[in-house]
Amino acid sequence: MFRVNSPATARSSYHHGDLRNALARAAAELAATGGPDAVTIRGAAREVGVTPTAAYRHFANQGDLLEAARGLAMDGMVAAMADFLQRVPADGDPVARALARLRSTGRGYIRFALQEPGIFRTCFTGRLREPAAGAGDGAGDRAGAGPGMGDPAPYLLLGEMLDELVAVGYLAPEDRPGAEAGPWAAVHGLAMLLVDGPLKDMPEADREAAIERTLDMTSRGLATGPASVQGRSPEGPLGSAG
Amino acid sequence: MFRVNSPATARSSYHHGDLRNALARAAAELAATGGPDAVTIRGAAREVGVTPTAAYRHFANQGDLLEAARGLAMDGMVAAMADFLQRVPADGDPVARALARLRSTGRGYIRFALQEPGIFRTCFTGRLREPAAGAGDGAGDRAGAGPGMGDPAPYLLLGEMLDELVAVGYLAPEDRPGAEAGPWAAVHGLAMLLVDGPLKDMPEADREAAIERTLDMTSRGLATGPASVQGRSPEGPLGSAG
DNA sequence: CCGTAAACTTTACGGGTGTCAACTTGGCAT
DNA sequence: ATGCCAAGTTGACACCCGTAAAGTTTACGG
Repeated sequence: MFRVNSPATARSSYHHGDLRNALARAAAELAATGGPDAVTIRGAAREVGVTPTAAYRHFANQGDLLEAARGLAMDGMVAAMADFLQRVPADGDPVARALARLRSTGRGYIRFALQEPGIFRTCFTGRLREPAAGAGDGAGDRAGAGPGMGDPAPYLLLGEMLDELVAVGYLAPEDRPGAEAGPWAAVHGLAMLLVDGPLKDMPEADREAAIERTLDMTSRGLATGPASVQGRSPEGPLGSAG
Repeated sequence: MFRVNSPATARSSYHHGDLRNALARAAAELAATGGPDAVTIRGAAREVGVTPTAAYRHFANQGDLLEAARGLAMDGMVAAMADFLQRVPADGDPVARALARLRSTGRGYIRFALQEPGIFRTCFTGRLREPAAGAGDGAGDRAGAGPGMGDPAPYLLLGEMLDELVAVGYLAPEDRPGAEAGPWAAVHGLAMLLVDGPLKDMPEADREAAIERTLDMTSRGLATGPASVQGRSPEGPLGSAG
């Protein structure tokens, strides 16, 4: 993953023809390897096999390149999460199913963070320099920087899950607004602690337990509707599939 | 806070007398301003008013200096949290009190993160280089790097709160082991999202709501004991004091 | 066929970093 | 008083970065 097939390096003609995308992909690869700090103009140009200054035909500055990399990173993350989500079986009690989908979304989030820590950090750790001050100046065309950057897409996915929980009566409608914060925080925090933080070297068994435990807490803590009978079994672990 | 009184700069004699600590404090200040990436040998030396190479009399390498800064950062964080925790009134229902203390711990955590983002990130975002390979070589004495680094102290504080929740019957004893993960993740995640992530520019009102919401979820999600009657009011907001 | 303009290169400036080797300073014990 | 040695210094090497100015290549439209 994030080893783009078109090698990004090597080029036949003097005019590359697709330098912007090539650089953006290279930047994403750098991010995958070394996190956002590894995304540099020189580095990306080096990987593509082009001169550093060539990048300035397509990006206003390093921050602009980083933004492009972040876009690709975000795309990759939502793809991975969506793929993971699709494995939840569609049968059984609607409440259980909605809960399972919520949990699976969270699992996908954390799982992606562990598999692609650099990408994950690039997505969510944003000390972004200001965007070149005079944007739209002529240099640095910023068309198609990748969808879903303004509102991080995982957030939207979470929103859908919560809507489902309202639909099946697990979450009271009046509790729906602003309900994203808690689950997102829990899942994001665990991912951070495991990827970059004090829990980095946690043994795998403990790690899986911590994940399930956190998801348990989230499901239970969310319950406010009539369908949220206490003691409802937290549904099968789905085998931490994927 | 983290503006150490002894200015760290300026020095009378050729021999500084306390260079190690001075450098460590300077490093912590750099971390407060610019996060862990801002902790550099040259930077710290510059602030103390000393030559970069002088630092090598006291630190094996940059990673070693960072570790020292992290120690101080952690100390500052636990101090702030402890101070914040002390404001919880000691009266009323034991369960409510234990819950209030748990929430206040979480609030302190997030509040500190927002007030000292650089320090916070330095505490918990650890891409630490390996510690100089040949440790204990003679150069770089590492005595008194500050307590509570191995096991991050906020984690221990959280543990105490959970113990209290068991004591008052809100949390079942058999659920106590491993119960730290969820609450820590939730609080840590929200802090990260607010400090460094997509929620950075959230208006204050929404931010406070998100915090309370997340703490609600945590308390509710934790409840497994007989004393955890549903619908127990989440106790007064404590005025988000401090 | 050819000129224009976009895409890319060369060259270079100015700044940052970690870290090593060798020298100097000066406090402190003899 | 003196000399040792730890604690500082100077100076330098080797790398990294962003990016600006000016020159070269090449695609493409007239």
